[in-house]
Parts: sequence; structure tokens; C-alpha cells
Amino acid sequence: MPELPEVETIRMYLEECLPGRVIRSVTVLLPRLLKNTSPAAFIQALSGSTITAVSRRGKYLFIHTAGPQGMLIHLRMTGRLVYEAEPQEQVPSFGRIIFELDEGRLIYGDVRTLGCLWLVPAAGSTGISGYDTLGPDGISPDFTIAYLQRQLKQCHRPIKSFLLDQTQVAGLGNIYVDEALFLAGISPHRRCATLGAVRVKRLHTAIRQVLAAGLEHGGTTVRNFIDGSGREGQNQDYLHVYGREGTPCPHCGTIIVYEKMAGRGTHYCPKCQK
DNA sequence: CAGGCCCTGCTT
DNA sequence: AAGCAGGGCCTG
Repeated sequence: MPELPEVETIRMYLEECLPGRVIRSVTVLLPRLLKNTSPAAFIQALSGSTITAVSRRGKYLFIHTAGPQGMLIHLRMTGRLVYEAEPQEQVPSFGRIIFELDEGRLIYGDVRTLGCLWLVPAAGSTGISGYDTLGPDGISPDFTIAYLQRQLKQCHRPIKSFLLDQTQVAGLGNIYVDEALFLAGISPHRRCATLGAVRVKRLHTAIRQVLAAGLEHGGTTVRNFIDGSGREGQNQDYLHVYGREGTPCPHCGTIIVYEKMAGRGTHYCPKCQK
């Protein structure tokens, strides 16, 4: 379940490898991953073009090219992008789309095949609604305390649901939301509009903190995550509540609770988080 | 607002 | 053999 830190970890690696590389050919092993184009149009548009940059907004990766079209990718649950400088004989496990480059190759792999790839215009809006409506990125300067306070004030949902909403803040997923709420001492059930200024500020700090920690540790590998070079992250060793139900809260010793909220597994300390 | 859907591999 | 993992989108 790649969230902002995992996607950014991948982006940073690809940014080292890909710019300047020419896409020689594309093999689409699983056409249904292409959401707004046929395999033929996809291959036609990208073959021969030179990759210029790799950017990220929220959990989306944007592979920019020198041509009129770029590629937008969402890894969803189990997508992965791996660059092989020296391609092996066989396609790696779960390889779904292969980009042969002038040097090496880029492989989009996906166990559960829930990921999405789109062909998008190089400039202007992409026409992909999930991307065009993203809120400020969780680690960007645009995501300010004032912005957070303003949005929360007019929202009556539980805070967990708000934080998972990519149009409010981009990049948080289930793991980092549970962690941020723990650090901020806020219950996932808490209604947004009832949060006072002190707690909003604490939440803002906590969001920044968990994302920074995730990045610093190369992402969180709970099940499937590997980075652009095929390595696992280390941030799972630093989680406070996610996946720790039934164990004592690191602050007060109360047993961490697990329950379903809006279809998501939710982990929190009923004593520390109010 | 909750719940279903998509998906597969691992756990129970 | 069923349950579970859940991001984003869709429906009721």
C-alpha cells in the first residue's frame, strides 16, 4: 500500500535513473491496467520518446517525456516500479508492463493488478479527475496549519475519513493516518469541526512528522512494498499503532484497539487518543 | 454516510 | 474454503 513516503522513495530513485533515457519499446502484458487508452495507442505514444523527469503529487507518479504525452501512474495496493540497469533474462515476478529503454528497462509490476496507468498531456490539466482534484501535498509548503484549520472547521466527518480524503490532503493512506492520529493524541472517531486550534496544530505537526519518518526510513513495507531498486523499506520498525493491535500502547501501556472504520482497519490507543 | 467493487496471495 | 489486506471510485 504505497502512500506518499513510499511513492516519493520510488520517485527519488527513478529521478536518478530515468531522465535522458529513451523508451525503445513497450510491452503491455495486462491491458486492463491502462485506464484511458488502448495498448496500441499507449505503445505508439511512448515509443521513441525521451524521459525528461519523474514527478509526484500525492500517491501519483508522473513520468514526463520530451514528447506531447506523459504517463501517469497510481500504484494502488501492490503496484511497483523497478528500474533494471542490466535486465535479467526473464521478466520479474508480477511484471505487467515493460518499458525497454536505450539503457536498461523499467518494469511496472503488480501482484493484485489494481494499479492504474494513464496517457496524459505533457502540460495543463490531465483530465484524470483523481489527479486534477488533489489537495495540497502532505509534505508541501502549501499544506499549512491555516489551511488545515480552515478545512476542518467546515467538515463534520470523523477525522480519519477526512485525512484519507485526497482532495483535502494528498498522500496519506491508512498507515500514516493511524500513526499521525496517534502522535497527535486524537481519536479517529473525533469529528473534524470539534478540533480546537491546539489540536489542529498538533495534528499538522504529527502529519509532517510521520511522513518525514516514513521517507527517512525508505518507506514502510508491511506486505508488498519495494522501492525503485527492489529493496524493502524500514519504517515498519518505527510504527506506534498500525498493525500493533493487542500490544501495549508505547505511551501508557493500554492495549491498542483494532476496529473497522469506513471499511478500513483502524488502530489506536483508547486512552491517549481523545 | 456506509458499503460494494476490483483483485490476488497469504493467513486462518 | 473463507477471510483479509485497502485506494479510489461508485452506488444507495
